[in-house]
Amino acid sequence: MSQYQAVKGTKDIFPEESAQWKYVESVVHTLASLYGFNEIRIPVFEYTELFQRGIGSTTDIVGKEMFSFQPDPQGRSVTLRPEMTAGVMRAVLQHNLFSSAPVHKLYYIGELFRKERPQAGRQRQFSQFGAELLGVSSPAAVAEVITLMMHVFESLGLKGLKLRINTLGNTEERFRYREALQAYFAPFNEVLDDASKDRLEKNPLRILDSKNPALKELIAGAPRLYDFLNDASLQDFEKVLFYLSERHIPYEIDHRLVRGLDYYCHTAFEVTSSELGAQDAIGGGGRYDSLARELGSSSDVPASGFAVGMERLLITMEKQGLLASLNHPVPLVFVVVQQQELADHALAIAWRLRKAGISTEMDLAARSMKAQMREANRMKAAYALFIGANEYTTGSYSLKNLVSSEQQIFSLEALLEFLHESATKEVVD
RNA sequence: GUGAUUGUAGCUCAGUUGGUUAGAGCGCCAGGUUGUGGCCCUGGAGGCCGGGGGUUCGAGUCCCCUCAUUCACCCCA
Repeated sequence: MSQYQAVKGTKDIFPEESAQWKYVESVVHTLASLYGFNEIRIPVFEYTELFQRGIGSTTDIVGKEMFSFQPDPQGRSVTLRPEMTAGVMRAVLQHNLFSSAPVHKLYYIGELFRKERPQAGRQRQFSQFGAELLGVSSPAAVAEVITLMMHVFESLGLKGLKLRINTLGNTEERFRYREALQAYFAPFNEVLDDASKDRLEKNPLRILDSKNPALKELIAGAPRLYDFLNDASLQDFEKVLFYLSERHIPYEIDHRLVRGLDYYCHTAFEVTSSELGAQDAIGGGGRYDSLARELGSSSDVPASGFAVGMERLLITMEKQGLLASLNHPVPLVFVVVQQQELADHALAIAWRLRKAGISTEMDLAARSMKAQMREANRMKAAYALFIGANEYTTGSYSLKNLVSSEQQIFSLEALLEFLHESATKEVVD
């Protein structure tokens, strides 16, 4: 056990695994641009007030999960970003993007930080990719972000994911519903658990998705938000569902789905994976029209977005056997030196091969031929190129195929040509 | 923040009712083959038995504390 270990809830990603990450990221980049989203990269920390205003001070994230610190004794408190949406909106408003175009479609991949107790599928540093469609209030906008998200899952080959969807209505509807809920739950105050009592005051909607089995019956009898929605809100939701059906995206309406963040309105959705254990949400999102105003914008900015947990996505892919064939790149050629007097010559050859675009490795530690061959084998190099006294004097090159064990002699030109062909063939395979 | 769980070699794990120099498999290194890998054989390196304290003639083993891990609650990706 070494003296230092990674901070609680963080983890190292070694080459085997980083190859998997790169693959998923490449799919995200490709599909996001297919849908017309462009990448935004924002700072990993922001002033703490941004998250307090944006996410909402009653949420657990702001209440107890933020990594906050003060860079200067007199300075303002800053916080490692616990989610992306607030920062993206801040960047868009700060740079007045809406003065140049009415609609902005942005996506991101990045690390987030939340001070929670780690468990399966939950870390203190984790990654999400996500997209935000800003400036459009049409149901087509939410449908588009959901479609992009589901397209990524499909493209990666994931099976059996469940999309649950609900509508939270507009601010006014939710306010009236909130009062109705408080009126409903108030007489049962003694029955409620501590967390729910707290929520009754601050955010009664969240009592609805409590997992406490003791409250199940009580919750089932609660008034439904659906009954508080006006025609416009209902039609908006119906239209979203229509788009999903038309695109063959299966969903399940869940009237108890309430997302944890204060800024959501109208459509809210969540995707779960049965492969994940207790933390089974792999992605989620919704509409958040009020966020911009919350952050000081003078006008509303209709917005839709989703976020997907990279680690949870990768765990699910692993369980479904979708990562087995992904490996880090291996060298095509391993240069083996017979005697150390030829090491410089071998280095020169390796350099020439690399300049010619042929991935090449060699032992830099002056080890025995046997050790060099073992290394080549361990690296799964396709060929071993022998640099020995014979080859050196005759100006020839012995190349051994490490799979078939066949060995043949080349001139330098022929060698380069042969390896170049092998390299392009590998890429095609 | 609460509960439970597990800490012995790089990895996966043995280690009897407390009893001499703490083991195996895999991996690593070297040799068997001083111009050729994988398979095989031989040898080798590598352990404050998570840390601290206590009980005992004696602790990897028992007790207390602590740190860390994992899982669950809460909540979320």
